[in-house]
Amino acid sequence: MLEPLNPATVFKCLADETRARMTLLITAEGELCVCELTTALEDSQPKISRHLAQLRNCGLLEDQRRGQWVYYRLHPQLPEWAQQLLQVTLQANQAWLAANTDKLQRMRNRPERQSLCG
Amino acid sequence: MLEPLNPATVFKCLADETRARMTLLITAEGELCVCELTTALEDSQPKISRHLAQLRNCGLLEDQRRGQWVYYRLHPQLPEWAQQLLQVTLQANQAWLAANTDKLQRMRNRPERQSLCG
DNA sequence: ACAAGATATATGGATTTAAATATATTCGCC
DNA sequence: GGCGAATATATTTAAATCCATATATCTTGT
Repeated sequence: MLEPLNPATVFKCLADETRARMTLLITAEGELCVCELTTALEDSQPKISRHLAQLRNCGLLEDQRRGQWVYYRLHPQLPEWAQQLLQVTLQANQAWLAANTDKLQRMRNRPERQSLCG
Repeated sequence: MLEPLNPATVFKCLADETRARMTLLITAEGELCVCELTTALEDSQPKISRHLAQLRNCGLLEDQRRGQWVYYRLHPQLPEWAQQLLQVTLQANQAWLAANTDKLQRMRNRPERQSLCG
């Protein structure tokens, strides 16, 4: 986390369509791995990975490797207001995300995972 | 309003320190004129004006000339979620804005105005 | 009423700086 | 070796900034 997490920093992190979609998808789903995001956004792996690195460096996301896959979720220390901001934006913009959610649902060979209830 | 007001567009508008501070100050104060923003942010008039034009073109702000002054406020048709987003951000980041609020309060020859109660 | 000057705001054009993208390559785990 | 993910480098594209200038309104003097 290079800069402190002030409003301008947070907005900058989200000020790109790829990053905005990924972050909202992750907010909706709890966590997603790189290959899932690549599918959901129909974008190249290096591009997705680069934007994820940016979100991680800002402190918005945290990553966790499990076997061959790397999973991303909202950073547990993300300030309350930033979480609310994402929730509010997500709830009001499901239609905007619909195409991505669909592709995610239809994705085949999606890595399995335990539910996050623990 | 060039593009529709989707999340990425809104975040892009706010993804600059000058624009983020101005928009939050306006959210807090109801409306502010260019000279007040210039004072509060201690920035050059052309720079402030440029960023205001951007916020106006995105549909975040509306302007209104009253005599020699041009006042900016949140656009009345700003979607509910965007208003909430600004409120949440403002409430949690008063400290970040404190220097600007102070300069605004200490500003001399500040244009008078009727209260917005009507 | 009209010209001249002052104040407030907007814009044009040139320049600098930063961000996004593509391709190729590398790293890490099975 | 094969798959998923990250990074390096070069290139393109876009955004921010600066300085000068233009427009609009108000004021003052005649």
